[in-house]
Amino acid sequence: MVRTRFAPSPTGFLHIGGVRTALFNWLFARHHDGHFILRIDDTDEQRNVSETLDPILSGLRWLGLDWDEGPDVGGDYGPYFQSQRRDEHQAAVATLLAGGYAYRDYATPEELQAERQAAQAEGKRFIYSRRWMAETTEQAAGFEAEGRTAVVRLKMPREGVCRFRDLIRGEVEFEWAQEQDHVIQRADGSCLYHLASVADDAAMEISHVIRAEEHLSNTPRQIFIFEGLGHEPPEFAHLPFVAEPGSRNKLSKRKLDKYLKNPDFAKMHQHGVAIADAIGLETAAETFNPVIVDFYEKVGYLPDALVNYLLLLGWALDDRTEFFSRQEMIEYFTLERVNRSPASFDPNKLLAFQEHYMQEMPAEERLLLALPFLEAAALLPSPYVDDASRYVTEMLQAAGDRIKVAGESLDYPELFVDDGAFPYEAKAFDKRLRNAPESVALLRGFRDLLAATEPFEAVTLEEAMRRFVESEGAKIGQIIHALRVAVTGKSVGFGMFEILEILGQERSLARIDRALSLVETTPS
RNA sequence: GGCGCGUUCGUCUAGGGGUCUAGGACGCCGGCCUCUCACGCCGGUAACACGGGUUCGAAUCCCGUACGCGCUACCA
Repeated sequence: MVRTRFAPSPTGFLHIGGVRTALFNWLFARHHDGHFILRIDDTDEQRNVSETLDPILSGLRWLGLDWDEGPDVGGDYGPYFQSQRRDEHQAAVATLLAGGYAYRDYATPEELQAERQAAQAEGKRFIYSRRWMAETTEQAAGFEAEGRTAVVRLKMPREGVCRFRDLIRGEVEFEWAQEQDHVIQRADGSCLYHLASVADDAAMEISHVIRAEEHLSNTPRQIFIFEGLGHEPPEFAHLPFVAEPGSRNKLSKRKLDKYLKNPDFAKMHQHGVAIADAIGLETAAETFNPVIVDFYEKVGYLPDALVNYLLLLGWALDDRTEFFSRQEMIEYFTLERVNRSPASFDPNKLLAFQEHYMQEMPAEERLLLALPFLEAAALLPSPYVDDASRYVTEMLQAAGDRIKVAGESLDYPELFVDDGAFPYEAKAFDKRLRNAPESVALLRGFRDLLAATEPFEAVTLEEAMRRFVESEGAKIGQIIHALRVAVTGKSVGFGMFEILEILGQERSLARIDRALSLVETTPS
């Protein structure tokens, strides 16, 4: 049975590169009807684990990457928190020691440092002399009598090569002699990452280790540990990095400042900040950052868009297929088609997927996405609105494809506030009204026509205007822009007649009157 | 420094000796549509890192160079 795992450290956020790794693990497991396991690598005495774990769990859930074993759901191979597996790690160390795959080392840091420097001075690569290695209890007792304490090191082979087949990279070969005698247990008895990770992978019967490329060079020592534990190593697949926008550097959450110099990234961040500000969310780089998954949820991106985008970051089915349902990606995903070179994160392309999935979304679901934003921004309810859902539904319909991210529902506050409360764009007001007497005159005439138009619906309204314009011998452009500014305060927006219908007769007239009187009272 | 991995349009990629005058997508540019803005549609721009081989023939195989990244911790 295929068993894959995603093993994040509880850091308080889910990194976009981590999501891609999780996604590929999830897809591979689902494709093979196997299990996707979530293991929390909370080494050391980490505090507030639940606090730092929560964003990771909720992020994965939001994306729909469900796990078969792990926190909350349990499983037969638990516990799924590394911190609760210390005894197993200790047992693994004992096994390695007993099998001659590891030894106790009594060197002091200073002695080690001296050896290192000596090697360096000679221009040679440092390889520990094993001078303070203790393989028998007698030797150990002798060192301890000198007051020394031990760490446990791997007793790595010093000749031959470690060959393995990486499912993505093919045959890979490392000389054993290049490997250090890595420490696997500290002097205080705690275990290090490689030991814990391998011991857990072995105990959990992980069949395929799919992880980022940074671990490729670590694989020989891990294979060595697997062997020492008497466990067949799993298959390995090393994914290329998710790189910074426009570079080959690994994407990191700590470099937001740098990424903000990338115009596309900056635009995406800025856009998110505007939405967050409108609903009073914090926008500190630590928590609000396009490198962290929460960002997308908070701003109103669709999980399907993010997942589809991430799928194609390092994987492709063929030369043209771009959109995949979950079912399709599960069906078609194979490691053989994963790329070997880093893929840089492109905010624009993500947005393109977002647009696509947003367009596909049924109206009822769009409503459900928009409502929380409008509520959070206190745009709902307004005194004029007795049926908020219906009103927002009409608004969304009029918006069409203009709202690409759910948070952009907040871009049209003028439709939600009192008729006297929205501002006029100064430039637009001057151009279309204050300095356009012909337009104002037309608007006056049309206002009275509007007052008499029944029913007050987009189609009828458009007809009315066309007739009006014709009878006046004018062109539609001479009045419609003035009308838009008068009614919304803006020079751009939805179709004019849809806006009028949404607002209704009374409010439309009130707004026109407000604009007209403003022209009169404050002439240019 | 040593070892490993990588290098096709600005970006994501297709390509696994001839069908490649290198295909698709995003972006960008131009046009159409149009009450504005979006959407949509049409068209255009743009790449095999470099140098040697192998071969009748190389983006595809081999070697070297350059560049990038990773590992080389009592970090993960």
